[in-house]
Amino acid sequence: MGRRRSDAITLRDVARLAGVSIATASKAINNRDEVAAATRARVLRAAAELSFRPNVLAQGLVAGRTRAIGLLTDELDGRFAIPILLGAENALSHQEMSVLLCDTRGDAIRRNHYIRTLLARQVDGFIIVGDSNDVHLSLTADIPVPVVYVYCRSTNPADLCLVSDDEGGALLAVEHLIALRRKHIAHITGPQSWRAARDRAAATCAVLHDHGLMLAGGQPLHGEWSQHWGRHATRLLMATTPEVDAIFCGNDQIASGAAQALADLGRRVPDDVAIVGYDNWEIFAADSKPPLTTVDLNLQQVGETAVRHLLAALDGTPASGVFRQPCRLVIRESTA
Amino acid sequence: MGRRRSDAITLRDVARLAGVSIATASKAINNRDEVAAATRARVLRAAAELSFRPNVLAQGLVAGRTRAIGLLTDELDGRFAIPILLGAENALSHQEMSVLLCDTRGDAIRRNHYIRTLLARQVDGFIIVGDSNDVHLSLTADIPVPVVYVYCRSTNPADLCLVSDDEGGALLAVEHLIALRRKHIAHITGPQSWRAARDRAAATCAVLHDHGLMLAGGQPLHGEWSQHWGRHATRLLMATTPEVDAIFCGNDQIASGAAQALADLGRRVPDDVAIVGYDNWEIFAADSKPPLTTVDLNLQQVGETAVRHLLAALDGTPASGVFRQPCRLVIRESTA
DNA sequence: CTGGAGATCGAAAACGATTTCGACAATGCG
DNA sequence: CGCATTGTCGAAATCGTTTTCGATCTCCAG
Repeated sequence: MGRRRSDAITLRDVARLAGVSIATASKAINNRDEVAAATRARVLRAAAELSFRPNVLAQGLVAGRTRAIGLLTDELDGRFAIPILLGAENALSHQEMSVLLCDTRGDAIRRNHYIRTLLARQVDGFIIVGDSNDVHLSLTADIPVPVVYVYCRSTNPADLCLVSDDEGGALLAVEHLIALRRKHIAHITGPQSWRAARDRAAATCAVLHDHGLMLAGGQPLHGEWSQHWGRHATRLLMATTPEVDAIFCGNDQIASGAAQALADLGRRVPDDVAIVGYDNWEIFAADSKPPLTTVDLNLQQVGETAVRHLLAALDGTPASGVFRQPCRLVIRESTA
Repeated sequence: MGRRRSDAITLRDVARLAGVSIATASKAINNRDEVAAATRARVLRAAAELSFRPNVLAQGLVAGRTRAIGLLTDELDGRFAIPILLGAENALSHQEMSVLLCDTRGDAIRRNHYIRTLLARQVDGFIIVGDSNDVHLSLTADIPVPVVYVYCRSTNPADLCLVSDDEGGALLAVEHLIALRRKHIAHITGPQSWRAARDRAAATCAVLHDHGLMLAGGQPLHGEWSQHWGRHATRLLMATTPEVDAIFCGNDQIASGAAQALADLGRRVPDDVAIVGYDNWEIFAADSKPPLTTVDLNLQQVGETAVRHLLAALDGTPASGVFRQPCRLVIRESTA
């Protein structure tokens, strides 16, 4: 089991083994000058031999050591969290700051556990990544460091939330298809229980209406976020509404499935039917056949923005409210 | 910038604001008994008001607080690291222990930075995830806590490394195909520069040879780890060696591409050509058309094993050497 | 009213570190 | 040789926190 109190190796032990005072040992280990090279070597050797590990102590505050932020994510497969992590790290590359990612599995108990753990380990702020779906109960009151919510809304309007501009993304996709003179645009997307799916579907209908068009098939096709649903829905769609000449899909997996189904049906992409995906999950979208035009969420920028807000809050100028991260259309062969 | 020394809020301030002694404040905040409910509430309110954050101190060692391990990964997209993380967390779910994931981008400087950061934050051990490709320079000497290497070998044979049993995985796949009476088995895989690709290719040839068979096409087809390469290689293969009745692919993306190309060529899967993938990347393999039989790396078990070794080392019984994690064949429709 | 028993709290010691400052020796320089 | 400078080191002060232990208060049975 855990080391008992007596096992803990303290600076005193190191100093004794090296034959120096505690003060000198401290200086040697912390790379301060005022200590001869030979002495330093002796101390370091003793520390290594004893597997000495400093007991943190004031380090965090007194000596202004390396700082860190915690990134808590509900999302299991890392598809969204990882790019956000990369963006956050990029934004911190000039600072001497680290990002620690923890997986909460959408479990409040686990999340609180990690928050305690990370606070005890002196993180200077949190980025909390939701599933873009339901609202997060505000944790800010319980956390003595700045918090930024990403891909979720907080129950407290004074919190800072960064969300994706779903309406804007749908607008980009649909207007792109309209610019290609497509008249019969369908929408296949994820479960209606997802807010993102609902918002994009509503925006899609609204944009079409603004251009005097109707959604092909009459209404959005809600299903799973999977290739399988993409294939299935596309077959249904083409059977009932064969005049469809474009499909806007709720994510790249659905889009990939749609492309496969169209190939099976002998429809050419993009000549007969154009396809637009969503998320720009590179490994999927760029490697599909044909490569997919898709809406990029700018996740790295989201990570960078979150960090910038966190740093601003640490400097005493916190922001609040809901910020929408604009999306970006990546054009590939599926509409080219 | 960072809070200056004078800004730091100490327990003394909290105690003063709450009108109690430092000792009582400490007890209240640490949920010890010996303190009346009303007093505790007053202290907590004061602490919240001042955004008090304890200065760690002895906490980590003295009071046996929550412990943590660091998981450092080179791998960008989280496909391997995340399941390992989940497995590690599962193994720790009974302990009060946390897993902190950091992204090193295969960069030694960044890795060292994170090691320092995490050591200063009192992690009790490290899991270092490589890219399964080249050897890792041993870090164990510089780290005063146990280290387990996963998916890489260390330069120091005394280190503990957990690697995937690539030969065993290839054996599972090929023998499965042979049991289905396939006689013309081809192998499409990733770049020859990847050790995993080379090892599996060699094992594939060896197993075929043991059964008196030859690799269809004469030699393994090395290319990228992409659907695109899977499609391209399959077209080449079927053009030059039309008698192929099974393809063992180096990962699920290649396998998915192969399935697409076979569909385009009018070959039925699995009736005409069976396909086996590798990695069991669920979102890809299970959602492909048809769903892919594939080799599962048991990544969660790897994570659990790594944690168990770490806990054993913390208890004073470290292991060393190279352990091979056996793989598992997941049978789906592409060979059913 | 008396005398415990138990709850509550604070003074002071302990703890594991860092930092200040004075002691001391070696060195340089005239 | 005398004297100042410089480099090294340790005793002691300091820091923020936890823990021990004795003092005080409340409550209630006798």
